[in-house]
Amino acid sequence: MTLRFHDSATNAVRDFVPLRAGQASLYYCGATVQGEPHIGHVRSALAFDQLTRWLTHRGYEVTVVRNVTDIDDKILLRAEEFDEPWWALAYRFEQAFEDAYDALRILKPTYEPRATGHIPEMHALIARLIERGHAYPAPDGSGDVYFDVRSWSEYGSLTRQNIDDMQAAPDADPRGKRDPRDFALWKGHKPGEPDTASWDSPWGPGRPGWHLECSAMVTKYLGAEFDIHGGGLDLRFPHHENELAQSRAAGDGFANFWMHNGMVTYEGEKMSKSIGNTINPAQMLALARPLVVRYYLGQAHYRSVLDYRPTSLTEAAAAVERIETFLHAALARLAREDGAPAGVVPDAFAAAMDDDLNIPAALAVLHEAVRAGNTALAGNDDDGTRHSLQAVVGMTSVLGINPLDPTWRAGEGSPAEHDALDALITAQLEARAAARAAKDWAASDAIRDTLAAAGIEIADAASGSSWSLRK
RNA sequence: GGUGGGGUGGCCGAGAGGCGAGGCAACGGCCUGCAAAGCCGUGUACACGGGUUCGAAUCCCGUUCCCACCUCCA
Repeated sequence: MTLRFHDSATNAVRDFVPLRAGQASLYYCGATVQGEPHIGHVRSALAFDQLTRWLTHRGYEVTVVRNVTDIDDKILLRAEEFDEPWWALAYRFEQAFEDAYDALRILKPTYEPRATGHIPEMHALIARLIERGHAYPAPDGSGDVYFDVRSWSEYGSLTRQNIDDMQAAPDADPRGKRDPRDFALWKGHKPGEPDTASWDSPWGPGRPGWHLECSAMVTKYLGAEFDIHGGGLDLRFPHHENELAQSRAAGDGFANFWMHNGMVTYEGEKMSKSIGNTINPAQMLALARPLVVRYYLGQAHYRSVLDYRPTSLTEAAAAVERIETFLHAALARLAREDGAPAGVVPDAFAAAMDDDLNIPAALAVLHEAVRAGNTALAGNDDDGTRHSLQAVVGMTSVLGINPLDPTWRAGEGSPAEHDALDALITAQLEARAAARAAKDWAASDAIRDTLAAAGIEIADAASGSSWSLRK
């Protein structure tokens, strides 16, 4: 099957044909760094991380750009609340986002540009829009520059909406706008706003409006036309619609595909601070290992709503442990003949991934491989075990959830420590094996209990006993 | 009012005309000295009412409920 993705702009699943053979360019919206990351931000980044990994697996040279919007109304507002310079606040939260992404091993983008570093590019874009008759400086002397929605007949095409059918914003402030839907490209500096949040421009001092930074940065790094633009479903309108309008109106081809990930809900309801049903990455990471959190957030189809409930992480942990148990057992059995197991990606898994990243279907293939592997292990079928092992390693690696990957073992101590522990425990296991051979169950169970008290679990199999640290 | 997405077994979650995806939980069995792990088996799942069809969870019509966006939002 060919690689296909759902394109929000056409609301259809289309074959992915890159603009440049063998290369894929992806831009996805990162954070407006005005507060702590919440779980939805992380899910979004994870979805595009999975996309990146699959494109890479498929042989594409992928260039990924994710923006950091570090200047906007809310950042200034919150900086006042915290009595902190806005740039310090923005940077503080930017780091918090990085920490959350890193914890889940979301691959670093190729580049992560900040809005404040691209003011000249934004000015150039505004100038092009004014020149083409799609933007105008407000006549009220505010220093604002607006995009002229009515001048662009395609406006609304991304979300297939008609301007006249849209609900008028109740608090619309039409000051200087030709149409209430016109949005600010440039916001004139207002008295009371910090001087550090003001840049000179041909239209007077001020700061960029939301939306503009993405168009300016994506064009700079990926070109006037690029393959995929991603982001959360809630960004489709107005953010992406406005991005599309300003870029197309300026003459750029812009995105070939628009991909939007679904929201995360809490027991069926949108998470909101007023209801108090929020959970942030840090809280999740306190409840489960990073690998489990990644598995959980990445197990649903990226376009589906992901519903979190208190039992979710426990269930995900059970699934992950099932995979780990097989991996450890298979490795123990085959250790002598193989080095690091090579990964192989089964066709059924690839077909599921090719079909708009159908990860639930892909995970079904993964779990079937685990079951087949366990059966092979039980039947002392080394060829079958090896085959399943390679498949499980291959699939989990592509998904970024391979428990054997060194990245997930950061907290497990050094190899030297592991070897020391292994030697001690192996001695214990040998003593226990001797006790069991002598049918001295009391001695045998005492050893098991002592190890369990130390957080070491042992598993008996026909081929011998193995140990693992309790997760 | 407009634009979209949905209601699948105890829970999560794919599928989209014809063999009950997969995971979690439960129950029974096998294995095991016991336990854990594992394996096998067990569920008359598709919001409701009509219709089309040899056959519908999947298509059509109607009803109903939920969610998202249209204001800052991943």
